[in-house]
Amino acid sequence: MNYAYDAQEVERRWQERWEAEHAFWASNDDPRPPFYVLSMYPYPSGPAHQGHVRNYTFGDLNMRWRTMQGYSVLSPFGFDSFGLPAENAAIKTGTHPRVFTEARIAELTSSVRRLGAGYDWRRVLRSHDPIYMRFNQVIFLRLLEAGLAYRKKAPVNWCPGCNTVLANEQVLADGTCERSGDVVVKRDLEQWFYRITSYADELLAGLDDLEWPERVKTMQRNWIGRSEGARFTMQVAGSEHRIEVFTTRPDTAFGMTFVVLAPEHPLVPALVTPDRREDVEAFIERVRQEPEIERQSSEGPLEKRGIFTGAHAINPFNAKQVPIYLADYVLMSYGTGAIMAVPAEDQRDWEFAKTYGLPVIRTVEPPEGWEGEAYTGDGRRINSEWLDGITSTAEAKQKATAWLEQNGFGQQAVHYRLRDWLVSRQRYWGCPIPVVYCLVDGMVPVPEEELPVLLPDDVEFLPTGQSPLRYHEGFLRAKCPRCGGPAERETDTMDTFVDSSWYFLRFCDPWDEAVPIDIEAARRWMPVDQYIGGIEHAILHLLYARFFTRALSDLGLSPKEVREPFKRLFTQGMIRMEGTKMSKSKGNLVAPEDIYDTVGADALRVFHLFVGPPADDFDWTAQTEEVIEGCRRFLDRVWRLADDEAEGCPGGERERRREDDELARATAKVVERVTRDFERWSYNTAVAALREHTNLLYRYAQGGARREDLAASVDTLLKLLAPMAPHVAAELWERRHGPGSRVHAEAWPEADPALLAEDTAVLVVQVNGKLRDRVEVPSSATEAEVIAAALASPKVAGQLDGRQPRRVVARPPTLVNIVP
RNA sequence: GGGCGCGUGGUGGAAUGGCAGACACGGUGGACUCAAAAUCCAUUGGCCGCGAGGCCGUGAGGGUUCAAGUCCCUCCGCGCCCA
Repeated sequence: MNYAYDAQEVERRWQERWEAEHAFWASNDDPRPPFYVLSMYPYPSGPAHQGHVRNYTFGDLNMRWRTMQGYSVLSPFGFDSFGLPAENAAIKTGTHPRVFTEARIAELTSSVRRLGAGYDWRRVLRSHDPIYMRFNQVIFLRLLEAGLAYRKKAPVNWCPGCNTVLANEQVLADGTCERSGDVVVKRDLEQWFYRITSYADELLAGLDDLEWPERVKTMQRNWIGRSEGARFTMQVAGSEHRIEVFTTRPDTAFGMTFVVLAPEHPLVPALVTPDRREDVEAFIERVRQEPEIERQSSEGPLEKRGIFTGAHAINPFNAKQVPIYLADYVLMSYGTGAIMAVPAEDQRDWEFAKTYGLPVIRTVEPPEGWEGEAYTGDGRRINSEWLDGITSTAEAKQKATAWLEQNGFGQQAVHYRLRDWLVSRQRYWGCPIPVVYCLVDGMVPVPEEELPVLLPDDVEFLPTGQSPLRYHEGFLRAKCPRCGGPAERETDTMDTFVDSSWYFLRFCDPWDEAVPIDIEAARRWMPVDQYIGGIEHAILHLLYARFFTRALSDLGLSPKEVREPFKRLFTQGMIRMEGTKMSKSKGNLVAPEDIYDTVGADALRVFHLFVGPPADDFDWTAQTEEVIEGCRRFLDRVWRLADDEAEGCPGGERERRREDDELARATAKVVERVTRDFERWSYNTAVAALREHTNLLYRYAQGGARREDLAASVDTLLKLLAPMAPHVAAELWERRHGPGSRVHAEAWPEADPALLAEDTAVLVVQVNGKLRDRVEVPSSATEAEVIAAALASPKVAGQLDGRQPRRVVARPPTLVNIVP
């Protein structure tokens, strides 16, 4: 290929220049208004992949565009550098995770730099840096003090492949580990938790004010899963025991025909009758073996999923006795581990009742002709004594709850699906949890002045299923900070989602050695004005980061008024290849490096911007390479236009004429289009507008435009291009305006409204909704004038064929529709 | 099973309820060239027509409207999230 410019030379030169000029250093006391743009910091897995390129292209566009708009922009970069792959590599190859990780960071840094994305590299941050670990541990201690971190024995998801505990979210729907694909099993372990549930209500309410995609907000709302209902107790017949249940439908309690407990419910051994004991125990044993995913699944024969205990409970509403069953799909970790079953108004209870021959009592009258099974809609109450006749579910609920309260059986209650965040990981390559266990004093936090608790380097990585920290005497043996006696150090490390929950706060002043977050700096930059990342983080990372932001604010570690981390969020689409996600593990990468070496980084950037709506997934196919070539061709055309054609413009120096205004109008229009498209994240149409304008400028250049006018329009084109293809724009600008001139230091162009207003408009004339003619009319044409113009069209006359219009709809000055 | 989203030329895609297919990729024809590459010009939804032009067309069917890719209902297909 013959290209118009040497991309490798130009790009390298400008990258060096920006570096030398500190072009992207953000000062914490810059007088311009602040703007914080951030791409989600990456896990360093080696050179960048196309997903990174897409992400950083969007981020860099925003950074450069906002800078040209007059903001002081903070655009930092960091690495989510703790995590499993490094440790797995260590087990495999013997390379220390730090050495392995830092090599990957170097590779990723290099390919990010070659993209030409501008960052304040002074602020670079890595989760495994001792200072970051220290503050992670400080935050842990403060959370512990505040009761927001705690320890409890809990059944956890254990992945035999990864030899570690997984968060619920890391377990896929089929019960396998999202990373290794192994089947996840249950184990009971003492685990550290962060009390995110304390913030459930706030996290839910806070969503309303965020400029986030509705889809992500909906996912978070569902994840938090707030439901309102009532909690009440039921006496076990012939015993002192009471069962507590939570229900969202206390109004249907008269229809309760049985009760279901989780098999691991603590009361089960006490209430099961002797004749049922053997069967029940066998059932419980069987359920214990089942993975939780299967228990929650709606599949499988119901006959095998439940069992009668022989005991009965007394329904407080009508004092009737109902049988108590166990079922595998009722989980102890959910609500109270016990439910009242109302088959008439709950489909799952209906199916259970049918399978076990239990009665169904309707308490809500279904609509006439109802042929379904359970009916969950509104309707008149029946068979419900003092609720009979009420038609509103809300009213009935309220009345039933009030009755429970008055009679001392229970009260109104809110239940969340959200669980506390399990942060313990039985892994080496993570931030140690800074506590020790003393025989005398029990669990004792490591004093702040002794932090950080660092990871020992001289460890052996063996596929044992235990963290290497457990075998490291030097790490394990500690002195109790309270009594000075011997103590054992905690060997669990923190979930890496902890690291990513506050890094954006640290970026505001990463130099601060006294506190994790510099309050003044955070006050200046936070919240992040534009956060950009993948949809795969819609729930976990974004929810944890929101929780941390609130908790840190409440603890006084970050500004009081900073309650949300990310004001605006953009979730980019995934790059797929033949339908699957492009990733290293799938081996279907197209390395950016190879593209930098051929068409260059600018062409690749323009490609990512142009190829489709940024939010949509993109399927990388055999044709994609040609599209990238096309983007390079576009930059070549801009190059020739700006570098040669303007000089040899045939129109030359003649006097300005009326028709020269057209070029100015077209330029104003493209400024308006690109700016609007940037604002609405429509980069593909912004590129299209620039390509269209470039084609137009070629015609003007050949058609005798004045050199001065053409030059002004080319300058504007370069400014609009500067956030998209920064190297080419910078180079051409400097060639045109002399050494030291910088397109990125120019103000973002603004369209003169006077130029946007057209004198004439094209009137579309429809007959019966179909296009029949186009007529030029003055922009100021009135309704009567456009109708007259339309009726004057010979094509319309032909269509009407002598008929009188029955109706004429006019939208001056662009459209008239004539209905014959 | 529930929730959300999406179905537009050969391909990626464009279109505040008002000209469907902008901008590209690919194709076809041409100019330049000894030839090629690069570049430039023309053409490119389907059908009918020599042409002017006409008819059809945004997954399928129905509806609202002067006007529907866009709004509403049903169905089919695909994707994501939750079960």
